[in-house]
Amino acid sequence: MSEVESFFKSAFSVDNVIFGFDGGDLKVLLIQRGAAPYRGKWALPGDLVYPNEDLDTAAERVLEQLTGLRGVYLEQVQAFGAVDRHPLGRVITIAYYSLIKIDDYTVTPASFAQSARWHGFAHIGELAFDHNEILETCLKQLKHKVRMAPVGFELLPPKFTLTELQQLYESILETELDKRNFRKKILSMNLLIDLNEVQEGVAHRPAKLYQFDREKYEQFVGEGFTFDV
Amino acid sequence: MSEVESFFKSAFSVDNVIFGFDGGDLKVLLIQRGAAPYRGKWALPGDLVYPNEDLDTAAERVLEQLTGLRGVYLEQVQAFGAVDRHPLGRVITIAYYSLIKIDDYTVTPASFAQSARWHGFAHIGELAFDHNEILETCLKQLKHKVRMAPVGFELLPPKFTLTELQQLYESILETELDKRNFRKKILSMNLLIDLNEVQEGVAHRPAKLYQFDREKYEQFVGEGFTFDV
DNA sequence: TTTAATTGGTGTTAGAATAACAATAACCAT
DNA sequence: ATGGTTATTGTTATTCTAACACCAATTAAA
Repeated sequence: MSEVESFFKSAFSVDNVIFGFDGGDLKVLLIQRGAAPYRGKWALPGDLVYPNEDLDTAAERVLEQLTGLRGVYLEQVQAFGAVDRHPLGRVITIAYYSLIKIDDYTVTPASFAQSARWHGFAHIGELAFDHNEILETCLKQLKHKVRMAPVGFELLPPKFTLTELQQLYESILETELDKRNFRKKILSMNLLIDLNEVQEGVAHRPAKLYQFDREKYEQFVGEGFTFDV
Repeated sequence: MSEVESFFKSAFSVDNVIFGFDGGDLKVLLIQRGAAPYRGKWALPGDLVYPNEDLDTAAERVLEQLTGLRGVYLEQVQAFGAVDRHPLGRVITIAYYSLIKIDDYTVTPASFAQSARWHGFAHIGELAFDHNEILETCLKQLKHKVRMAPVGFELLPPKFTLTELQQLYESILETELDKRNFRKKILSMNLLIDLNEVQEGVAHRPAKLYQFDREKYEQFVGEGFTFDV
């Protein structure tokens, strides 16, 4: 084998950390591997990148095959390329994370076959490959990102209450926030549309429903505004 | 060719954005390509990753071959993997940036052969491949990083003045900073060692020299401190 | 040796942002 | 009607930020 050929004895994959929020905790969608290596182990959904496929496209494909969803928030994190990270050869992987509204997730043939399941972060054991490390890195990135840009809304249903929003932030940042200060800060950004609707069917005072105003956010960014929680 | 084989008709490279600071402006070390494709064009230093080489190791190797330097600050940014980014085949690249003390750079055989040169950001034309995009992304990342962690010191000589430090920040962040406020903030962090030395050979009042206290920084981080300019 | 030129070094204050804190309102279930 | 539960709202002390100007130390030139 020539030296040049040896460079081409390698492949690359994408792995996608799919986050969801069930109202209480941040969750990640994992699959149980049906084939070697690491058969039976939980792992991040991922796949080899097709020769004529952009990296981003491959990540979108993995996401869509598993969840049926398109056009959701997706961000590349970084590459993981230790020589021995894949037992069958030299495979580096590009890690992505995506944020989906957990109620939009429906079981697709692919996710059924791979027995996909949402996992809370408290109960994640040893994953296949270097996926624990990848997951950690992506979670760290999400924690960072959620403070710098209004990506948290990607995890909430279109209509949400301020308490739900706060719980989301508390769950991601693993911290407690002061209710009054949180509301003051969020509302002062003028990025929420008050829908003049309230919750129904709750056994207590119903909360007002809000919607994220994406248009206004784009406009504000154009004017130099920076989101900051 | 089987489908599996086609996945292995690809390669990956690293490209390294090497930053330096000459006291006035932020600079980047580029090479002039001696071979096709893009022969004669300026490009980021990079290379294919060896089959038995970690990505980080490859990035360190590229840096060392060009500059002779080891153990300098190096950080992965992200992968670039558009299908058509390399005219000769499917090659994705992992972008890194590194921060070196510009005076430590000496011309190595590799850098001589590739006519490496420092470039200011005002005068960078069209680079080879997608290197303009990579450079932009890395610069953006550096701007972000420099505010969150004391990486700026990696670009300064071991002994520096507060004015030099301020000019570094102004150059990277492309903004002007108030002298008194900047000094107050930096000094209040207690991360600078006052060397009780002053500049020599300057035609004006000589400035005091300081050194970054890395040990104390590590200690503070352990106690929950976060650097923030 | 005086003077000019140049950069280094320092403190105050008004305004803004943050953090800490508790009482009343609205709804359902009993 | 009462109790249980969550929603909603404002004030204040403290901290951080931003704006701003003069004297000091040195070399170069007159």
